[in-house]
Formats: sequence, structure tokens, C-alpha cells
Amino acid sequence: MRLTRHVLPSIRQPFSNSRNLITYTPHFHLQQPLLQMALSAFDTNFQTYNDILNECVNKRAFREGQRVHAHIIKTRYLPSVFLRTRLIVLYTKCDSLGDARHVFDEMHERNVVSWTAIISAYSQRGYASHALNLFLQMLRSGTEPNEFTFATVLTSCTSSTGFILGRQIHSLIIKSNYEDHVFVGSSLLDMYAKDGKIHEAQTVFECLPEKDVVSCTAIISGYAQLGLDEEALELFRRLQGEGMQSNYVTYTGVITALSGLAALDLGKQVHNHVLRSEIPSFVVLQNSLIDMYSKCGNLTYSRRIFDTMYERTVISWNAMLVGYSKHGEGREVLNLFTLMREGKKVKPDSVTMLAVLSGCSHGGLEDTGLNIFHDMTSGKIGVEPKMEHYGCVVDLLGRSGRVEEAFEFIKSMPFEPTAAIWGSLLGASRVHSNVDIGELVGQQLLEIEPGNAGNYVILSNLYASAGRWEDVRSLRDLMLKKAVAKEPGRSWIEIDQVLHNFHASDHSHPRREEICVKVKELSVSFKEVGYVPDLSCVLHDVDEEQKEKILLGHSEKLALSFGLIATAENVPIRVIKNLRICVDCHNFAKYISKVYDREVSLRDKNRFHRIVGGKCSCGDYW
DNA sequence: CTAGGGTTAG
Repeated sequence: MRLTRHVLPSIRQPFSNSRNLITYTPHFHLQQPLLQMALSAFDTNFQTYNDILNECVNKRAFREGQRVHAHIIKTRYLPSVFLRTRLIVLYTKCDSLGDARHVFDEMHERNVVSWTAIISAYSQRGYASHALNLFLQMLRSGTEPNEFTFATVLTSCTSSTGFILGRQIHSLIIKSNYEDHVFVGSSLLDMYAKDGKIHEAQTVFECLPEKDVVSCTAIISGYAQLGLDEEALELFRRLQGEGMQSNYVTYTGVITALSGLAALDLGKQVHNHVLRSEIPSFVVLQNSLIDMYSKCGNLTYSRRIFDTMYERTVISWNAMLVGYSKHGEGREVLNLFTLMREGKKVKPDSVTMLAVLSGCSHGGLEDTGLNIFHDMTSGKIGVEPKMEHYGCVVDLLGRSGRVEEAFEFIKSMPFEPTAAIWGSLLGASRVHSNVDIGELVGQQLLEIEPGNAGNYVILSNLYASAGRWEDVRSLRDLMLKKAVAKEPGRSWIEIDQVLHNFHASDHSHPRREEICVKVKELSVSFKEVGYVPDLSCVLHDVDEEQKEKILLGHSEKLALSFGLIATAENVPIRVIKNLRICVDCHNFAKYISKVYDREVSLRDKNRFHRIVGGKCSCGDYW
């Protein structure tokens, strides 16, 4: 019986045909290592070592495990492949990769299990390329991977070279008939999703004969991670209808999708469901909830979750800090950062510092932000500033109007400036109407990033503000010539758990007519109290009347107007835009807030704009 | 004995 148990898994049969094992004839497959294993079952030393090592593994008892290992060496006991593999697992579980590797290197022979164990050790610790190299060595050594090996090695296929190898591994999987295995399949579809190949992921998922929580979660999260939030939500609903079981990881994926959609009511519903269904409050799930509420515009709920957590990771702090930062709550960012440093339990990392610096910038605390950056460079914080942090400094200087200084700062950086850095300075030049620097930077940027439509728009706005219409025109021609594709602007609003999408050229909304009438009506009445359409936001070469028409068709105006029609008078209008909000729409929203005495919360690509009584939390800088 | 899905930033 004992023998059979050891022998069974090593027979290379597709898992789906496990019934065929009945036809198995023992003597045919009884190879050398198995014999040894069978014999060692009668070896009392083996049994003792094995029992103790298993206990050490379960208890993650590193010291005790080391003593067992030392005993094996001292007594000159020759451990089997089996026992050596236990040692690899022990050291892996105890976070001692070097020891695990040492045991592996000393092995006189290896089997698929020992290979898989060492590959798993490297992939768990994040050493993807080491894991992949070991996998290749394994193949060269003539050891055939099994379903465990495939499921493991695919998790290390995360870089661009990894993805190429991953595709090749996929064909190996097909050849060796593991395609239908649910562990292999989840790992495989996850790899495709991480490579952005969602259709391949979907195909792998659909071909799985049996789906479980993990494979379902992998495909839902795959969609969510790629920003295909609506698809993720739709799939979640469908699979739920088909009887899928969800656990906390599934909900984490769904909540990520709802964060992207800023669907507050749906998010609350899922949160309630989680609370009711006795799913343990894992940190990861709570982190995703903090982020969800903040991205839905409700920082109070985020903070409530944050405050009640019994354990916080650096991600919990970062999610909360990023929340305050995106809402322009600079003071709160600093307060929380102080709390974090005083608590000393969790160390700030580079994301923390990104949140703190951008929080100072969004919150108008430029000098504080610059001081914190100096603390970083002098080593006071313990986080080395990287390119992104330098980018924040450009933002800080630009925001406080020190455009020339920002330019000098970029030139003095220890890095080659990226397009994002130049882009930030271009934005600053536009806000402060610094045509000289803006032009210099803009032209440079158009060469680095000729396909980024946003750069043309900002530079054009800058020229327009200086009355340089000839330059505006030639810029538009250049854009046409280079066939720059602009990501279509899209805005949406959630009303009674339903998301209403608006698109500048899309007439599909059932109440479109009514909405268009409302926008025009608003425009007319706002003009009476001072609203002047900002025609420089329109790049098309048409007459002014046409330009105004185009402006009124902007998706955020449609969503805002629909919000005004379809929501109660006392609730804030919450609109989400996929790109940066345009100056004219920002102004339009201010008039809504003033004339109708309604709070407007507008989330764009970069931050929140909380507009009350005609004033915006961004201070008109974004 | 060895295995799959998850949170912040850009």
C-alpha cells in the first residue's frame, strides 16, 4: 500500500485519465529511485528523519531543521532523493534559499519532485530568471516536468523574455497532455493575462474542463488588472450565476475592478456581502477596499477601514496616502506619513514617497514637498529617490511657478529625463504661460513621443493662450500628418448601481436627446453669469460656432448634465473621466457647483477635483 | 515530497 502510494504519482498519465491507473503493472515501472524509496520505508533512520523534518517544515522550525541536517551529515547517513527534497522544502519554507540551493547542488541524483521544489523556491522568492534557468536545466537533464512543475514555472514567466518562454512552455504542456489540468491552466491563463493577451487567457480558461475558485479568480483578476473593469464585473456576475464559489481573493479582484469603475454603490454592495459572508478580513482584501473607497471618492470609509485594521502592511499605508494625495488633501498626507514614521512598524518604500511628494504637490504644499525630497537625497528617510521622485520635484517646482528652476533641475538630474518628466514641465509651462520654456520642452517632447496626442494638445493650448494661431494650426497639421491617434475621451456616472457611459461621438444613451438639450441650456444660462467657452481646447480647424458645438459635446459635460437630471438635489454629482479633464469642462463644472449649489466630484486620470461653490480642490492646477 | 489566483504607484 505504501509502495503504491509513492509509485502512483510518478506515472506519467494525464490527470484526467487517473482511472487508467488500475491497469498499471508494478514491476514494469519499478525504477531504481522508487526501489530505493521502497527500501527506505523499512529504514528506521529514514522514518525518523522524515517525521522530524516534516514537523520542522510544518512549524517552519529553521534551527531544529538545521540540527537534523547536521545529524544526517555527522552520522554519515546517506539521505535518499526523497529526504534531500524534504530538506530543500524545509529551507525554502524557512526563507533560506541559499541552504536550499546548497542541498540541491549536492544531490547525486534528482527527480522531478526535487527539480520542482528548487524551481518553486526561486519563483516564490521572486527570482524569476533563476527559476526559468533551472527549468531549462531540468529539461536538458532529461527529467520530464509534471503538472506541479508546469504550474510553478509559469508563475515565473513575467518579463518579456519570460512571456516568450511561457508560450513555448504552453506547447510543451499541450504535447505532454497537461492542458486540461486546472492548476496548470490557472497558471497559464494568468501568464497570458499578465502579458496583456486576454483573449489567449480567456481561451485557456474556457477550455478547462473543470473550473474552480482559483481559475475563476485568475481570469476575473486578469481582466481587472488590464483595466477591463466592466468585462471583469460581467464575468464575475456570469460565473456567480453558474455557481462559482468566491473567496477573499476573488473579492479582491472584483473590488479592484470596481475601483477602476468608481462604482461606489456596487462597491458598498460587494463590501456588505463580504462582511455578511464570514470571509476573514485579510489584509490584502482590506487594502483593496481602502483603495476602492478612495477611488470612489469616499475617503471617510477608506480611513474607517484603515483605522480598524489589526494588521497593516506598507500597502495599507500607501493606499491610504495615495487616497489623500489624489484628493489634494496634503495636510492629511503629511499627518499620516508622520504617524507611519512614528509607529516604526512599517518602513516607507518608494511608493510611499511617491504618494507623499505627489500629495504635497496636489495639496499645494510645494515647499514641504521639496524639503522632504531633500531629506530623501540626504538619506534621512531611508528611501533612495528614483526617477519618479525627481518627476514629483518637477511637479512641485512647476506648480509653485518656478518653471525656470524646474528646467534647470531637469538638466541637473543624474538620469536622462523621461517623456513623463518633460511632460510635467510642459504642463507647468502651460499653466504659468511660459511660452519660451514650453515651446522648447514641447518640441523636444514631440520628438521623443510623437505618438502622444496629449502633448500636442497642451502645446497647442499654450500657443493659443499666447495668441499664436499660426503655430496652433501647424501643430494640428503635424498631428494629422503623423496620424496621431487620440485615446477617445470617455466619462461615466453611476446612478442606482448602473454605470452610464458617455462618449463624445456616441449617441447610444437612451436619454441622449434630453441630455443634449440640458447641456445647451446650461451653457446659455452659465454665459449669463460669466461663463466663456474656452475655444483653445478645440484643435479642429473650424469656425468658432463649430468649436463651441464640439466643446458642448465633451463627454464630461454630458455626464455632468445627466447627473444633474438624474440625481437628487442634495447628493454630490460624481463623474469619472478616463483622460485628464479639459480646461473648459473644469470651468463648466465650477458653474454647475455654483449655480446649482451642488458639490461636484470629478475623478480624472491623475486626481480628484472636488468642486464646491465654484472652487476646485486642485486650485486650478492639474 | 513538488503546484495555480490577490492589494498601493506608473
